Amino acid sequence: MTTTRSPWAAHTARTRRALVDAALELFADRGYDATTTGAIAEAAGVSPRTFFRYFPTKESVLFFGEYEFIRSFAGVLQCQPPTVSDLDAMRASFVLLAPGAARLRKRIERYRKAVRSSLVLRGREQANHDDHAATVAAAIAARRGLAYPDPACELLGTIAVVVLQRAIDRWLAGPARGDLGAAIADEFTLLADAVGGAARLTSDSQLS
Amino acid sequence: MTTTRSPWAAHTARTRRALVDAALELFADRGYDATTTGAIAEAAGVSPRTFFRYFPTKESVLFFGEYEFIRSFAGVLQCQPPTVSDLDAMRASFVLLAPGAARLRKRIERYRKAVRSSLVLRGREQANHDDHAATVAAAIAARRGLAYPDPACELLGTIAVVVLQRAIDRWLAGPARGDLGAAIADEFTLLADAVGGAARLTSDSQLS
DNA sequence: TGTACATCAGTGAACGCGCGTTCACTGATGTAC
DNA sequence: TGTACATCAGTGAACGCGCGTTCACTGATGTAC
Repeated sequence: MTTTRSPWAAHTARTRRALVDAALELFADRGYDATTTGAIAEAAGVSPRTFFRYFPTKESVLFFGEYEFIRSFAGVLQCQPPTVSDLDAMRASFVLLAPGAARLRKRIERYRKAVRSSLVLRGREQANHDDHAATVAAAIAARRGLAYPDPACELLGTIAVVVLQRAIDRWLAGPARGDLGAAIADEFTLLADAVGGAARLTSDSQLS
Repeated sequence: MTTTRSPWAAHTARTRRALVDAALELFADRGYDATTTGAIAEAAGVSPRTFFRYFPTKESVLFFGEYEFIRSFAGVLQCQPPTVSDLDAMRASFVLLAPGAARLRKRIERYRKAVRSSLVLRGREQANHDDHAATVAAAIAARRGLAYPDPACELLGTIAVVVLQRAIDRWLAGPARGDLGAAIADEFTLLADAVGGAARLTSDSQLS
């Protein structure tokens, strides 16, 4: 996966990985706030000082290497046939990527447990979700042939992120061998029924 | 509004208000992290020590007295006629409460500016939004005659909160005399069109 | 093959900073009689 | 009306704690020749 460039890089990568793993485990176990950077360093087998050689802040150690999923999603979304509705295109794209993400289940579980344990992390994740929503909105705008995302695209982006999060949470709450793709598909169906089913009849009744 | 019970209570209330006002202004102005509790105390005309007599943490000063809006909403939602769809009932309820909230525009603006300035505050607000979504979900469940909210109710609750936030943000971004109720109604229409319009045709195409 | 030098990961010690706590106190505003 | 006492807001000083920074160093792993 990672090609070792210089002789030093291998050692550096190993140390960084040790710190990330130790942090993830401790955060999920004791909670973020109750875990000191010194404890992470100790668990990774380095001195307290070394932690800050690798990460500028305590928080940044957790968000190392997230983001690929949503970027992949934006790419896959472009490949969906234009005849399919935006909502179904999103569902199909997420479902397509689900197996890859599902292999990281243990990691994702710890990550979300860590995030839940601290307000700072929830805030950071919220900021990330805003980025993700913007990425999805841009992808939908491209699908529709728009230069910039309009409010409708932005709303769809935001909703996609919310629905995905719900699906992941329900998947994690289920059995260890549960199907992430099915959970995502279910959640999109729920959305279409809850909003689409009821709204169609009376959509314009309020604006006279 | 607040009936003065004991002679001490009046003074206490005045000091607390001074702290809250000072905090809100400083947070919105310089940002949360760049504002020390000492600076808040100074701006409120008390000693640094006194701040912690009133608020257990720096963060808690900002979230003093929020929540009424969503609780009122849950109440109003119950009064909507059962013939109206859930989505329209939510829209009508929000629109009904909008004028009251609109009068607090300046305050809401500073509050949101403060929240945006800090990860801790975003995290706290996120936690609050989860509570709000649960409140709305419970109200919808009651409307539907369910003892407990099912996943569909929960999803609607989450989406209601997201849509409301978007409406508020767009309202704040608009002119000073803009109509909050109209912004909310618009956002709900956008939702119905974006999700309802497209999804209806192909809702079951993915689950074979 | 062997020596001289460069690079880079890791370390130690000390410090600044702001939140939040603890302990002991002052002084003003109220009540009892 | 006047004195003795109780209550409560506010204060001062000192401290613990953990994040993150700064400065100067060690020692291992590599390269030049």
